[in-house]
Amino acid sequence: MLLSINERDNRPIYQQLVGQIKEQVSRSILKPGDELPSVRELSDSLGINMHTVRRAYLELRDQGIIILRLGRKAKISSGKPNLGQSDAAESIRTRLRESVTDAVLSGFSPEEIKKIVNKQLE
Amino acid sequence: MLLSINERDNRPIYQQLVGQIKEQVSRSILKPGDELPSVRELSDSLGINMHTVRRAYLELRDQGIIILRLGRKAKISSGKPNLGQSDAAESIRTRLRESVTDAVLSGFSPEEIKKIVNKQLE
Amino acid sequence: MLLSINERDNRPIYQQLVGQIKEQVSRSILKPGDELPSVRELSDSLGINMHTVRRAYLELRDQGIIILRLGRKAKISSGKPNLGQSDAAESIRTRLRESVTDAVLSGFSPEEIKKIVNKQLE
Amino acid sequence: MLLSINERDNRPIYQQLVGQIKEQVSRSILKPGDELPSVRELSDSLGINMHTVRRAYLELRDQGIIILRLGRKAKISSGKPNLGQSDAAESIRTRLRESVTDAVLSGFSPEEIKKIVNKQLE
DNA sequence: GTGGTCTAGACCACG
DNA sequence: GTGGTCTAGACCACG
Repeated sequence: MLLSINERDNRPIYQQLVGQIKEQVSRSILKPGDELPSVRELSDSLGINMHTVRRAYLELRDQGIIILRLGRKAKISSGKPNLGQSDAAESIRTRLRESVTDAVLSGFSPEEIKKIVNKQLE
Repeated sequence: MLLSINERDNRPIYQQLVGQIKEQVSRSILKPGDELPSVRELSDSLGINMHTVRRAYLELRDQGIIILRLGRKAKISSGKPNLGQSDAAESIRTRLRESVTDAVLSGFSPEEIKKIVNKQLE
Repeated sequence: MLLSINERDNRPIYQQLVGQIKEQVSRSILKPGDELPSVRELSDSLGINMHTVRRAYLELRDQGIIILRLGRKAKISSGKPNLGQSDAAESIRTRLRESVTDAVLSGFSPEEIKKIVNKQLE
Repeated sequence: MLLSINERDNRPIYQQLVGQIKEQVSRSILKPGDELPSVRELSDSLGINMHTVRRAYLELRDQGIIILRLGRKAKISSGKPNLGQSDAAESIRTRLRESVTDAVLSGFSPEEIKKIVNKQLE
């Protein structure tokens, strides 16, 4: 279970954790049924507050990525994640388009961008 | 000049504006030298706070997308955008990777994702 | 905006708030676009902590009942609520069935139960 | 004796067991005098902690649904259930109302809801 | 003014 | 042991 906090990343800590865990699920590094570290274990090892980890876990639960149950460790859900709001698909398209735009405007070549995307899709 | 606010998008309003304007620049709908609406015009037409539009314009200026000069309308810069912080390239990679991950976890097929990306790169 | 905390209710405070607000939305006492009290206003008036109110609001946001946006008051969403997890419909049926069962086992007559349900459906 | 645990149901496991057993009693699938599986049998077959089953049985005993005697299997009580706390009737009304509200907000039609309720009352 | 994040710490409930 | 709830208080970000 490799998780870390990037001080330079502008995003809140809990969102970084959410992003990293989702990525590991997406890459099948984490599989359905796998347990996540306990809230206290993870907060201790990352040097952050328990509640910050919990916030990330709650977010993942709401997105249908993990199952939280009192007294048990969090584990990866076997079902499909929630699409959330009815127009979530549109939000995801927008975010994808805008992150491509940002890459273009920052000087990434179309080839580099496609390479990053394709590698992520493997 | 087509800008809109999506109530369902969780991002702050100013970020939505930044994203939309960058997209229009990237697609050459807005070209160097083109003028943007005044802060007041835009805030009135969208029914949002003037501060919010101002905030978006400042952000675009910092990214080297537009030129702001006192008493003049904002206009699209002809130079190339700033990469900003030294680690911006890595941030952009991360965002791109995570937006692909989100799409995957939401059930988008690799083909759909590539299609969206390629269309954006045209 | 009539909200209260019932000391005898076993459920956590934030869930009571969620339940009450959902009920008011369902009865159209709260309509799409209506604003909820600010987190601080509500926590002060109920004599509870800010974070407890916030927890309720987050829950309502995740259920698609309200829109939260930084710097603005929470407001009732105009869209349809989230069904959440794919089998949420089954969960809701289960809860409904079990609450009827509880009423039966507690001595409520079928007529009383139907009356409560019908009144709620008006 | 058909009992199961729904991973997606957020409620604690012991509450799910209590709910299912009460439902079977209410539908006369379980009749006064019928024996429940031993704590160990049930915990083994469901793959859960013995404490959890024990907890469910204690709850059922407190509600007057089953009789527990040392060294004997739990059996369904022939008496009528306890209302428990003096405000239990109001709690039950609240739960019933709120589960109807949840169904409404999740898009169930009044007809569907009445159908579920009536079927449960048969 | 209002929401968002984070820390710290207490105490409870479930398994 | 582990998650769940609540309080208290600080500081930041958006509008």
